[in-house]
Amino acid sequence: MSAPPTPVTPLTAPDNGAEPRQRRTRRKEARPGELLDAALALFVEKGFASTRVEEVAARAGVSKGTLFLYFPSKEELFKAVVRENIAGRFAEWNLELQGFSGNSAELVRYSLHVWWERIGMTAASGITKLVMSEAGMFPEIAAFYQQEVIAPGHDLLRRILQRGIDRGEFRPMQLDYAVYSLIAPMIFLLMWKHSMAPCAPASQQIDPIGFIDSQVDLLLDGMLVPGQTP
Amino acid sequence: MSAPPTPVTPLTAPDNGAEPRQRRTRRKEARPGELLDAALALFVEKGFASTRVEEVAARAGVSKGTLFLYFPSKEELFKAVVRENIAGRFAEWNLELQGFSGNSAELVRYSLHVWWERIGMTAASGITKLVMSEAGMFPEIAAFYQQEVIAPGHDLLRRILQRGIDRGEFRPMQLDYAVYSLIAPMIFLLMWKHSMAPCAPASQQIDPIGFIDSQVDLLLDGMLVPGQTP
Amino acid sequence: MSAPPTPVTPLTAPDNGAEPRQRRTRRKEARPGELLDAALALFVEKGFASTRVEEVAARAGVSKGTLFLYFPSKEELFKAVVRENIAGRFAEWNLELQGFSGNSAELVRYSLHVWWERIGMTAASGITKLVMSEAGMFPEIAAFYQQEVIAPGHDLLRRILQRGIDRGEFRPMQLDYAVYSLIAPMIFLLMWKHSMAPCAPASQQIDPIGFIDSQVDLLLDGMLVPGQTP
Amino acid sequence: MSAPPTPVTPLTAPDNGAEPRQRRTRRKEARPGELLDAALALFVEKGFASTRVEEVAARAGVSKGTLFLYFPSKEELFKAVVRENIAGRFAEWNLELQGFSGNSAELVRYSLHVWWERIGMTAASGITKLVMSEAGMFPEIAAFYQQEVIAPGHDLLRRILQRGIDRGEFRPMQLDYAVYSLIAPMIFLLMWKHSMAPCAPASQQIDPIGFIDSQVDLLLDGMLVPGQTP
DNA sequence: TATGAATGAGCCTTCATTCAT
DNA sequence: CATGAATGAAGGCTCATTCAT
Repeated sequence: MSAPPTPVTPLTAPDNGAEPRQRRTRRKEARPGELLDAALALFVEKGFASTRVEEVAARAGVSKGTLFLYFPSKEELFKAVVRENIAGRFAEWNLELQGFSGNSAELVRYSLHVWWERIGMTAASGITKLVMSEAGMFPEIAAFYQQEVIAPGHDLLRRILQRGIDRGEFRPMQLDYAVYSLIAPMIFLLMWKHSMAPCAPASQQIDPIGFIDSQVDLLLDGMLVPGQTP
Repeated sequence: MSAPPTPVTPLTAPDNGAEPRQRRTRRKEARPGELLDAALALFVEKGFASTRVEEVAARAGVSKGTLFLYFPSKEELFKAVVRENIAGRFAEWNLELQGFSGNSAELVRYSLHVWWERIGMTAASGITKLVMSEAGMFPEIAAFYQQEVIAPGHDLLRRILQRGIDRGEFRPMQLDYAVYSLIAPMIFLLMWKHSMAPCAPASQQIDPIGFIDSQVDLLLDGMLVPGQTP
Repeated sequence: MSAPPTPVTPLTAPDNGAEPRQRRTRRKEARPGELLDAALALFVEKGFASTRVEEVAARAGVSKGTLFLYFPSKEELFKAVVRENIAGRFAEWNLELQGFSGNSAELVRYSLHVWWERIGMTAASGITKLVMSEAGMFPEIAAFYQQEVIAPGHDLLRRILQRGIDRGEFRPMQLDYAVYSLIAPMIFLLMWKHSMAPCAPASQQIDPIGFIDSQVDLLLDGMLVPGQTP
Repeated sequence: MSAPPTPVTPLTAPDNGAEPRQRRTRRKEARPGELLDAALALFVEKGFASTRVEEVAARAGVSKGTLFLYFPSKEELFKAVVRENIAGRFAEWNLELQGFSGNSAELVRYSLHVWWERIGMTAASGITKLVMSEAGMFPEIAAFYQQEVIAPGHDLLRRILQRGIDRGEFRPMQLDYAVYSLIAPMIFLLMWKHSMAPCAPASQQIDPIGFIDSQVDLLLDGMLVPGQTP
């Protein structure tokens, strides 16, 4: 089960008591990252248009002008946020999952768990919400995301399902649709987390792991009583 | 349940004394609806903040000032758009589905098909995308939507699944999660349609009915080869 | 001597007690002109860059936003100011001067007097100062001005001198240079008026008509004592 | 008369204890001059307001901060540019022209030629264009320039014309106006060079020496056919 | 002395909202 | 009712100026 790697993007800068020495120099290198983190959080929360650059700067602890030292415009800041968060992690995951020795049902479940831990739970999840919400205003960004994130993710899942079929564990199936059946709940969780969850009463909160497991169970075994014909 | 009337509209009795001005009269009554349609389309496409009221007015064929005759502010326009599009259709659907005579597997499939035909493929689908995208800026609206749309929909689906269990067709299951397994692909389709789809290459378009059927098949029957133990 | 035409551009809007009725409508048509006048005055006085659009608007008696109803940007306002003040008056002057019946010496003097009365004395004189001062920032504007104003003026003066030569009144001369000898004092007067004059002590003010006459006298008669050989 | 020293420059005694750092030392002393040159060029080209201090610094090969080591503000830089370029050369020219042994017609021509060579064709010409363009924003500077440059120049020319009258070479004339008749073409040439010339087609360029000679010829000899009465 | 990161006041421009016609 | 001219608060962005290194 490979040691759970540290969350890749420590989006909330730890601010862990590093003595406030050499203010200028030390910060210099951290600035762009801090600004991108702040921007991601605010863009996700309020959308691109209603986020003021001054807010982003304030949250990153700098003045408005400083932001423009690092990003030539609000729009470029947005693009940088997306670019920065496009994890090229699929290659790594590919390897990790290729080395997986369990059966394919376990692999499917594991994959979704891993996704949740490394993306869904973290601030990185916001980027997808952001891109989907703003796709209308930034079509190139959406296309870029589709190409760099969605497509590779799709391929990764497809390979996993194919493995199950090849090993005689899964029935033959329409792979494309089946892949979307795995993607859909993740997208749903993520949109939910960033939109309805904060507004929903406690009774209607969703436990992500519980839902993922339930979803996997259902997809693997089905709902029907065995022997029933649909 | 039924859509609360747009409050601002002074629904004056038809000015039917003046026959030749019928055109104007008819338009007068249609105005709010035309404005709401225009607003929905634009809000979905560009988001609340970056849609200008002037555009909405122009698309509805009236002047900017006229819009404010019907809606006291842009924010109220937004709320009216959401309210107007909150299909109070669940009561009706409840009846329709209660009268369903087929087996529960068919009922599940039928429900999702109906949803797609009446919501997903229509302009109404935009409303959910809109609410999810703007939830950060309009938490009350999101909560309202959650209460008026999501919860009733959830209940409806839950009742359908319960029917299957009651009739011995479905295994016992964690109903809440299972309901979300039905909702998730619909939300996914809808977000996809309004964000990535316009930017994705033809090869990656999703056929909604195909996907829904595939999803239903998988949920009902499972992926595993019968006899396999996960 | 043709009746002295009214100054062509009444740059200081008369504001002559027209009763303040129909504020909106009446002003609507006057607005662009009032804004252009205000802009001309301020641009001349302070330069393009250090004139704030808000000042222009205030001087024209409207709010900042209103200015942008008529001109899409400060730069377009500038261009409009130049365009508006490019009197296509040379054709008219051509006719007027063609009908001139006196001798060519009188014609030269008359021409410069006319120029002073219709351009030099009026706010229109500012436009040349403006264009020359801002030529570095607006090369296209300068080129445009050169083409539409300087060149036609040059031609007009050249024709006047040619007339003198043709009638045996003037010696043959290098026409181009001679024309510039007539243009130079006008440009000088105009730059002086808009730059040094307001700062110079009374003792160093220049009387334009006196200077023009003196200049014409000198150019026509020469400075040398008759019979002297230089 | 002599240029007031740039006040800010801390003209420290040459650091000649450290030979190997001669380079830096030499530059250090050259700094203010380089900055003033850069500033002159840019102010002339783009005007005071739209020249950025960073550009000036960059053109002088130093950082923005360094500029403020030598000049406390952009405005002081501007004043220093003017002060630095106020040729205190009139005393010297006075002597030179006082010793002139030719006739007064030659002296007039020679004076204008000298002015062109030492001012008109050099970068120093820009200063007058600059002062005239920015007079509206810097009236004290304009007054200062008027006092320190224009007036002495005026006096010098007046003395030259007086010499001609005294020696019986020139007719009596209105000296003030006549002086302006000599100044005007120079100002014209200078404004032309810095504004229209870069934008005018080759066919409309002015040859300065040709124009000066022509102007002098015309002024001296007059335009009229001898014997004609205007 | 020199640097360049940081600041924040200031300006152009947009756009929801008002209101006279 | 409808219009569209007018408003002014707000926000993106610039740039002179400061200051720690």
